[in-house]
Amino acid sequence: MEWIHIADFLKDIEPLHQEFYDQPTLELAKALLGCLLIKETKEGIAAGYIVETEAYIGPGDRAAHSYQNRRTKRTEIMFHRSGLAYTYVMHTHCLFNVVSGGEEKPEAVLVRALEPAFGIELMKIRRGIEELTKLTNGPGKLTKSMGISMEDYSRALTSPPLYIAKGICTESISAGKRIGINNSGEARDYLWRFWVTNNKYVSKQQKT
DNA sequence: TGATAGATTGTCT
DNA sequence: GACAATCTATCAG
Repeated sequence: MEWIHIADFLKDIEPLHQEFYDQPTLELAKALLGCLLIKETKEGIAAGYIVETEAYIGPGDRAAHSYQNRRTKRTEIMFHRSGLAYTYVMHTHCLFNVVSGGEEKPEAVLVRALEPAFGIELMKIRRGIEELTKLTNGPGKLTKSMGISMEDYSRALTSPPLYIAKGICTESISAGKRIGINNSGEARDYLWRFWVTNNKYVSKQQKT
């Protein structure tokens, strides 16, 4: 049944090209809102519209893993070309980022929330819950729903099984302080978090 | 509905 | 051995 819908769904889907990822990180963070994030696995396809992102600009951003160009096994991928996937394990969860900035510029955009678009049944099974709004409204939740893991580390986002495609137009974008970073000095107050205004799938906090 | 504490695993000092 | 770009359960109101 659903495979018919899959063909129909993918008919007009084209992965975004390299040029898309070459724009400045803050621009990319906003441009990603409304885009479709798609993951193909043996179990099926899951997709969601990106509704919340955060920018991390390495060298001068104390909240970023790559602050002051700190280059380790974990942050290595941030020094590579833009358009790659940077997955990172936090406690028991996995977080998904898009590398940006280009070679030797350790910048990235964290995807914080999605609006479920396709493969919703699969997402519900993977999360073990029914409520749509709780399926992907958080960085750790969306990776579980989509089936994204450390196996996707360093994967290019320009082709299957994991890629991003042009989605819908977003009417309004809001900006605010990033979440979950504490003693980061000045960086704590940067308005580097972006979300689709009034979208109910955005992770908690904030209204306007 | 809102705030708080605990879980739990990889990475770095 | 300490800490982290989080989630969830639980308790208070």
